[in-house]
Amino acid sequence: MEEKYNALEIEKNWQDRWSREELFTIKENSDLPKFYCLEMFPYPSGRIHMGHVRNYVIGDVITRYKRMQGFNVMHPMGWDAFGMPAENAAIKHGVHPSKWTFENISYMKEQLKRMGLSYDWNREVTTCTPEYYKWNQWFFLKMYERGLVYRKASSVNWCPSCETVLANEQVIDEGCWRCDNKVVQKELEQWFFKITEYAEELLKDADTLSGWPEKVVTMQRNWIGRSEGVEVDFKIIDSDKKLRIFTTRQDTLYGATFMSIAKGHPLVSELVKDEKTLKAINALSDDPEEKEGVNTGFYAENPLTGDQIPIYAANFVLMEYGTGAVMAVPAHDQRDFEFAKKYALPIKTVIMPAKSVGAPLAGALTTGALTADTLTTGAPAQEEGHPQGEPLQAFEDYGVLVDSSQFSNLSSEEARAKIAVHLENKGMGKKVVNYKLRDWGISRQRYWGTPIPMVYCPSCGIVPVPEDELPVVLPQDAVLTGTGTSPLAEMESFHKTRCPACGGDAKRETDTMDTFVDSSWYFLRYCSPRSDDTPLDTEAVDYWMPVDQYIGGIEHAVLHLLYSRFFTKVIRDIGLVKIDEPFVSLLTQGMVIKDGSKMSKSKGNVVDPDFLIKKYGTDTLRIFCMFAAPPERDLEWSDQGVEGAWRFLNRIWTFIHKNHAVLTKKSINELKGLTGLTTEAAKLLRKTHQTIEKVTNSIERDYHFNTAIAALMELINEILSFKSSGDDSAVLSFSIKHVVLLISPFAPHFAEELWKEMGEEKSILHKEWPAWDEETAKDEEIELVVQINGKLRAKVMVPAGLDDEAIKEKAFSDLKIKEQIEGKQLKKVIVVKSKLVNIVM
RNA sequence: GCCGGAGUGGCGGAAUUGGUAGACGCAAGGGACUUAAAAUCCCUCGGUCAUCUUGGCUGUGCCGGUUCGAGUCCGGCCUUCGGCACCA
Repeated sequence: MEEKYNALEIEKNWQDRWSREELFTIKENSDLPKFYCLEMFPYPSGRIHMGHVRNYVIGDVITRYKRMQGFNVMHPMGWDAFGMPAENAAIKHGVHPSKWTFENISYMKEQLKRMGLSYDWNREVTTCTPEYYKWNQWFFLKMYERGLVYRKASSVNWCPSCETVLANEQVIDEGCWRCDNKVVQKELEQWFFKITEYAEELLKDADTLSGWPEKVVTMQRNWIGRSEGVEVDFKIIDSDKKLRIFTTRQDTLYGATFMSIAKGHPLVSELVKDEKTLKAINALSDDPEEKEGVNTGFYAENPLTGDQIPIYAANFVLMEYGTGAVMAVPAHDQRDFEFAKKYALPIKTVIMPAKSVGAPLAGALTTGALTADTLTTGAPAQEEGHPQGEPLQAFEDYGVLVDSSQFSNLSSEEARAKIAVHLENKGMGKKVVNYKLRDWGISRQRYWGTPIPMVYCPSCGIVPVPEDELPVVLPQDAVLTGTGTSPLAEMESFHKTRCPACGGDAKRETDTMDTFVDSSWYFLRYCSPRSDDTPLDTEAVDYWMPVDQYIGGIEHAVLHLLYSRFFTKVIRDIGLVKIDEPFVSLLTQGMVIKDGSKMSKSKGNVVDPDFLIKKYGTDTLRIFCMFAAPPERDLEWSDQGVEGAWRFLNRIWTFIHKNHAVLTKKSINELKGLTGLTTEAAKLLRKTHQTIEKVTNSIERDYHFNTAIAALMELINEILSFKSSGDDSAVLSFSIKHVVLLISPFAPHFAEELWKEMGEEKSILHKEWPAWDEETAKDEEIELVVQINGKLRAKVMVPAGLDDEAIKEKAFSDLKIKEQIEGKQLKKVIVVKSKLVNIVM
């Protein structure tokens, strides 16, 4: 009864049956421990690509494995459905973003179903529906109440191509995260989320993310960018004003020889009245390579030395960080050094490398920074071509203070602490903590997003939309032309409204929210996706959260993952969840590569999953994706590799069909112990138990599915070469059934079909994950490696479990070893239990 | 520049705590079956030398070290991929 493996038919049948029997529908009321497995939800761009396939198959394998392990597993899917491409499609093809989006969703949903992914579709969430985005608006209002939302005019990142604002996190290499076009700065008034309020906690709790890749945690820490220092006030000569600066290197305060302030600093316009100077300051270039400055003509007084030092407007000082002004210490800061060289400003050394202190020549350097020689040796010396004391670059390391009054001879570390205290005591400064993290600008001048629930009233000012008037519905009758301002701004029917406070004529906010707001809490919504009087049913959220395993691309290392952490903490403070962090474990899967670069439409190297599913079935595709590389690494696409996965499944298929009679004869679920078996059968049974162990450990340890599948291949190879020598049908049956069981998370339809054909009635989904028997898995004999001086010299088969003396004896009695050690003096013999003997001579 | 990964056959990749380097798969070569092809099955497969079987040497980016023993640990480089980048 030769029967061909007809993947397409089998897969269709099982998908129908799973859906009919609602096998993936899950409830909170279970005695089983919960497991929440989540893959980053897709943007409905049109079709599923190979990157999606990889991401979702990883999640599905974990889900199916955990389910068999006895967990109540939540595995939901949804759509990150607001965003630019829908608007672009609307402009290009005249189709409404809504229509385009929902058509894509229904097509992609069918694709996902064809892949046999075990989602609970009852929990599907679509962010562009009022039932969802209503709660974006609700959270916005709650955050507004808590002072976590504010409006301000500032210089913002503007993508000229997308015609919208971008958050700092959305600017990659000075380009737009979506379209790659160069981002420009634009002065604009917009809404901000005060993520900086949570900077400290986001940083502190990063330490608890032990299930995340260290790389991602580091990226988040760096992005938050905490630094401790002091703010110091410098008196401005001939003025009642002060110049406040921020520094982390207060130990270099005695070496400050000038001041630098940002060209946009308010003091510039307050102090400088001279037209020519002002013009020159405004003309300073933005090129980060070339340091430029203009002398303002004003002087500041160093609070510790009393020195009067010039104030320069400089192009390298950022208005957005610290106070927008810095003290310049050219001897110990490379930028200041270059600036000082350019404008012939004094360079005063106040820090020496620790090891050179006390060296007789130290005094030679008091008027300059370090020479080439001191940088490497710590002590100055004369070298051809370099006059002594000519500084080449700033010495930026910590060291020991010189020429710093009572702080001289202190280490930089001590001086930082003492000078900070000294400044505070004298009322000249205070300790502060600064962050690189900026508040999250969420206004977008786009149509296809969540309307911001705010109203502008001529008499009351900015008024929030009352909660009971939510949602502010995005109108469906917008006209998208692709030119001018946001469509909502041009729709009077939308923005003309009454003031919720005074009832007078008022105007709605016409900007929409950044779509990253939508994805910052969707994982919480899955827990109670249909609740309509609250965003989150607390009981359900308490049961499911946190997400136990999150899987997605590394590109969200700071963006989405940081925002989600922030939202979780805010929602906790609102009182709806109890957890501090949303994702216990994070798996960042690698890219899918073909011909040396990432699979993408623009590269023209895409392989269509649909095509492969039609040709081989989804199980082959799933096996290939899991086998070709461990999940966190890039996956090199190989058409022949897919062919190999197909052959692997067919070998199992054919074997079971050829031996059908034997395999259905006995229903064996547990078989252990080797007594009474033929040598061949014992070997196969042992291998089977070893394979259960290996596959389980590969998954448990780090989701290295490639080695799990490799172990299954080894077992099937052994089964295929098995020579029966008696009635071995029980062992054979046990063995092949376990191949099917162990492969079921990877190739679920294939496993279901064979499971049924081997006489099992219940779905393999109900079968628990098999356990191995330690005793049976133990090798009877081991291959003892015999080394002489660490070099492999012989291999001897010996019974397992021998003691050191017996092992030594076996090693020494090998003929080849005897020959080589004859007449030589032994130094020592090292025995590694049940592995090797090393004879040292 | 700073921070963090990664370098293993022709290729994708294996190798729990230092203990047989190259599992498993792909490609390649040879053979069987076939009128032929596909499919399938069997054999070979890091390099090199040899008395081409059961052997010797060599080999995990490079140089050095620790150790009886290093892909794995330490020091110094090289290459490469990410992230941040005037952050004071």
